[in-house]
Amino acid sequence: MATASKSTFGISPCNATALRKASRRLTQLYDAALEPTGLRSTQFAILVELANWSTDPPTLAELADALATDRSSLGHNLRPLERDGFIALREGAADRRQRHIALTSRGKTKWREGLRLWQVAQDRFEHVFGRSEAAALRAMLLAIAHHERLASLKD
Amino acid sequence: MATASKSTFGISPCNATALRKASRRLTQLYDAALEPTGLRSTQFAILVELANWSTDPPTLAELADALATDRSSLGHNLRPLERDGFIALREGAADRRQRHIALTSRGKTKWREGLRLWQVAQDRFEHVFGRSEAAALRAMLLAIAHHERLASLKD
DNA sequence: GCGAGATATGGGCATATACCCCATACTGCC
DNA sequence: GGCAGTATGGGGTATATGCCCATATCTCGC
Repeated sequence: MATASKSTFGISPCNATALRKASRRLTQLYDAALEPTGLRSTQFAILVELANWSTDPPTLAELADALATDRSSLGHNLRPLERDGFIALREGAADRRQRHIALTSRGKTKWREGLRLWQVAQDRFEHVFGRSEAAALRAMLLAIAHHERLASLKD
Repeated sequence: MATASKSTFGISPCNATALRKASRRLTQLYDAALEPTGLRSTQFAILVELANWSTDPPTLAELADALATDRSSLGHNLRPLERDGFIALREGAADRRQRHIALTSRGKTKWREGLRLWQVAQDRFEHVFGRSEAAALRAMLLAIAHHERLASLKD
């Protein structure tokens, strides 16, 4: 914010609004860093999750769970990645309803390319915000993301 | 998270990914609370900002700045609100390029209706996460949202 | 008052996000 | 083995988000 304002800055008590604002802003920073790869933050996050997956390629539901996103949303987000050959969807052997999502070698290359650029944005953020503060913030955010009682108003 | 997982939960060091995950999750909670109004979190946030605006109705650029969002995004987001008669866009008197965004009386009513429902989600979150912790988190998030050096990688 | 440059918004495009409903496929009970 | 219930993913729809470019308008120097 450069200019004084007539808005409710710093007054707005809504936690979701604050989260969304910060999310938009930081997404822009990381997107800008990743720009040379042609990937967006969301897409890179998917490649990272797949690259770090410790066992068999996950199903759509497993990956959606890990990314704290909706199955349908993930399904849509996978489309451009599949189109560009970074991932491949394979039918499940045991359960033919399932699709297992695997990184292709092209996808692995893209992931490594992204890592270096991602680090630039990460460094910038942690330089401005503080390294340990960032770690504390991440811990809070991930707790929110995976907290049962924040998933819905029921119970 | 109900089930044990093979994912990188809690390991992923990306600040943007953590923010985006938490943002998605909390947006779902607030969206669910606002569901009876037919408004989404984003839309309600716009009505709130307009209702709290202290002076003349803001221009598109001013409002986008306050919401830490892109002018184009805001422009698109205003469309459904205008269609449903909650806001009105008026041409600027001094500068005819500008559009001033004002709450209609219908919009004010909707805003009041939303406030009660919003409080339910807000209470749920602060009950789970802690009231003072939430305040501290909001302060951090708003600092991120409005920090100059997180807006881009330049300088 | 005119023209060069700056600024405000709109339109088009692509992705992101989530809801709904549906067809398919699995699972467990009997 | 068959049926009832459940889980998985796909398709459609609507909004959210941001980029780039076009158009209209303003400002300022002259």
